[in-house]
Amino acid sequence: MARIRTAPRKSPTQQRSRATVDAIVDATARVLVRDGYDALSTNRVAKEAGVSVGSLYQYFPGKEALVAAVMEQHASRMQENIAERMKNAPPAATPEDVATEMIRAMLAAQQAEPRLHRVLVEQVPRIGALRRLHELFGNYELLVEAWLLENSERIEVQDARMAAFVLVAAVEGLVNRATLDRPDLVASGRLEEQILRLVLAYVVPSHVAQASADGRYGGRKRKGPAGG
Amino acid sequence: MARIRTAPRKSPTQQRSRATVDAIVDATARVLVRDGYDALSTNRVAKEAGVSVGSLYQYFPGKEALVAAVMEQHASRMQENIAERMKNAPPAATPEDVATEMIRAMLAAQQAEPRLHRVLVEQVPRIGALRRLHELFGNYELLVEAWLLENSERIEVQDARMAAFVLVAAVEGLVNRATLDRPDLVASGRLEEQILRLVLAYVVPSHVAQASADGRYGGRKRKGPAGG
Amino acid sequence: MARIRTAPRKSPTQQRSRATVDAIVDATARVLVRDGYDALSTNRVAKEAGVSVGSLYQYFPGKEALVAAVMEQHASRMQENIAERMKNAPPAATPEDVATEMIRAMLAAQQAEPRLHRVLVEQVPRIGALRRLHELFGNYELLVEAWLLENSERIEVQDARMAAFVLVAAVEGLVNRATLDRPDLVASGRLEEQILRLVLAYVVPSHVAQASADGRYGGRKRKGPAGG
Amino acid sequence: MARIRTAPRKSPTQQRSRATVDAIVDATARVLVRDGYDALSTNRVAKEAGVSVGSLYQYFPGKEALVAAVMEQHASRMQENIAERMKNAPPAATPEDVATEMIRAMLAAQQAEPRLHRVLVEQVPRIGALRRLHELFGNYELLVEAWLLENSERIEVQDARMAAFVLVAAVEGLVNRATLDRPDLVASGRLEEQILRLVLAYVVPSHVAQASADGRYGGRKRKGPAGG
DNA sequence: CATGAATGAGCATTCATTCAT
DNA sequence: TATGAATGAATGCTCATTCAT
Repeated sequence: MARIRTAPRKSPTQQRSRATVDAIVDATARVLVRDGYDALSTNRVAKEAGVSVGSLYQYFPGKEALVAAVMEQHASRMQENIAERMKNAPPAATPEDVATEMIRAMLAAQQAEPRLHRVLVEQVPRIGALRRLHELFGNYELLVEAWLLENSERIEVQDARMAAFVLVAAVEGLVNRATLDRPDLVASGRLEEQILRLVLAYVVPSHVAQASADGRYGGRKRKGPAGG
Repeated sequence: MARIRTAPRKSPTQQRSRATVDAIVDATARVLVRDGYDALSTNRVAKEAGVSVGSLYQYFPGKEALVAAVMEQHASRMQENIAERMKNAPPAATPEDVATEMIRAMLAAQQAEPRLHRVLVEQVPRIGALRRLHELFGNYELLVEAWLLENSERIEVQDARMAAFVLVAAVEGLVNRATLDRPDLVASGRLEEQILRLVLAYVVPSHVAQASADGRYGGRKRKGPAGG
Repeated sequence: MARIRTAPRKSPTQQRSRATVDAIVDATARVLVRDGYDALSTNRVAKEAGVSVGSLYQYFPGKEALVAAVMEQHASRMQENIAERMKNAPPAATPEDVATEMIRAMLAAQQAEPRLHRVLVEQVPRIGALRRLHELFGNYELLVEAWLLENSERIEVQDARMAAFVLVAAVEGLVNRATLDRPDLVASGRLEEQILRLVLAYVVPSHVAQASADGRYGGRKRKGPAGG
Repeated sequence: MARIRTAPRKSPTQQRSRATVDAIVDATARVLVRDGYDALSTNRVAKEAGVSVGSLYQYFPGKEALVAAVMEQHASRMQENIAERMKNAPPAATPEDVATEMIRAMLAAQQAEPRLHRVLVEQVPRIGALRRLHELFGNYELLVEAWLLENSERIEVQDARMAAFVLVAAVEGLVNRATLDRPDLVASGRLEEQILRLVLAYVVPSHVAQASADGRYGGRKRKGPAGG
């Protein structure tokens, strides 16, 4: 597993070059979705982009770099989506509201370009390109940690940093698996519900205990009061 | 992305060929760990195994079949480990004990050959080869579902099947991420602790609410009752 | 085009060996018809014959030898057919009858195993194996020459040997082409008619002139005598 | 025996690539003559042409396509030769003259590159590649048919189309055999004489009857009229 | 800067052939 | 003799990459 260059060769300064690079990245995404990672080749991408191979190599050192660029673009857009969403969200009264909003944003971001997202998650881990996505989730960890600290009075965890890691990792895995194997759960909104339960139960079990007893989060209705 | 044959070509009957096949599978695992999935080629594996390409093709129709065989072996060993472990475990008094044991088994299984496991999970494209691993996780889901149903009195979930999916997926993701990025958590046992909290909080929030108040599962010690 | 060994390695003396060899030759013919010359391989023939490759190599040095053996067998059978036919034929009164009988025998021989014959003629010329078939036609030349000499009084050719060559070569080419491209002509019997015309016109044009005028051999009926 | 692509991949536009393609086709012909069809491989041709395999594959999808290109070139040249010859021929007074000219053209065309011609006819399997040659002979059949119809008054055949097939097939076989086994006949001109006799006797037996009696076409001189 | 022809290392795969059992 | 596992040279073919135009 030799280290692979994924950085672009040079940044296009002129406008024409910018257009070329965009065409190449878009073409890469298209080929990725249509033919998969294995069938992707520099020549094919060049043809798809309507550009000569030589031009492609002027900006990208190889196949990996192409995919990395797509990944970068995709991650950026997801990030933008999320930021946008959280900015526009109504002021959250409770921690539960905040969590809900974050989870929704995360799911929505993945649904934006689902086919591309799926290919990237499924086929691209082989090269280091997922790092970018992990960074994104790293950002998440910071957000979550902040959220935990802000609500520290009600939160029943000791190590906020670790808790953030646990939550983000678990949710990331869950979302990816669901995207691949249980799209029905995603579509129906039940996944969102369950993630919320998972997260809140982890950070404020007593709250969920109550809520679950009330029938929220898909918990069973019970007679007596929970806990004890 | 055409369908790919992953089934072995013929089963070796003689002793000599049995050895050949073993050598090939072992070499495949080695190459996979050392060079990664993309760099794996039939010729390279044959050379690594000290066997001619022809012999390799006598038993495996191609690269995918090689990886599938490794996957099969790895999954079988994991399964054996888990079965062994659960057989030898002391009789579990509480559901908590059962969960603890299952999580420990899962972690232990993944730690057995962590580098190979990582490659298999990270790099093997979602072809038929991964099916075996999915089966394994599918088995897990069934185990978990059974556990949930057995303890249905104390369990506060409605849809056991979905809950099992959620739990296995979340834990899988968490374990994988931790294996890669936070081996310290794995080694220190804190990961196990947190997984337990995550799982139990999800299925019996009321219990965790209490336990967390008591300082177990890394929850903060508090005076009064939680929630509000 | 290196010289290729086509001779069998050793003659089977024992009965068991004889059976093995037969099985191999028959399997070769079958594979030849079913899969064609290019797809024929020693391993495949061995499997088809229910014999191990090793055994095959005990009797045949390679692919070419297999095909040569099939060719030999096929040619022998054709020869036998022809001999049989001519022996049983009613005593021929006229040269025309003899020619007719020879041509019929030749055509009949080719129709015996048409699919094998076709493969041999179409695909096998590449190796020297057609030599055997040419020998067969060489025999024909001798037969034809003899026939010409026997009927020298009525025959209007000077060089019987050359005439025999011309006739056999022309008829061979015609029959082969017709077998491949115009099987309808073969089936309808018109080919036979035309070959007869071609042959007789060449050797006794005056006879055919008359016959043609009478409407035989597919000639046009005319009033007055032809030519001038 | 699956369908095989024999069409070239792309037409070279630049001058450089035109040269490459030419080099490849010429090398193919050379290898064909030197080593035979079975020993011809893309790599060998590339080496012979002093070109990389990659370049070869840029223009030809495989072995068959290479041979098809050679075949095409050869057939074209033959056709040109024939056309040229017939254009320059003195106006033919009699059908006999026309036939003579056609046979001479055919013989001459085959003698142009006899070794290549032999390989093509003998060894190239009856794939699409031979189609081109069939076309050529098909053209011949049309020419002959036209000739027969033009001279229908003197011609003693009913079905001109079938007669054309018979003649071309017979003459083709005869010429091929003679080229291989009796070059002396070709060189001395006796073959031409005999083909003429064969053809004319078939189509106008009465004429040949007379001519043969006069000693033309290698017929024996006789006193009285032949036949009876 | 753009082009695309040319390169050739490298991979998948087959198959004639040998030889220990 | 028979077996069939093992061999490895040879083939078809792709594709990342370069470079003259």
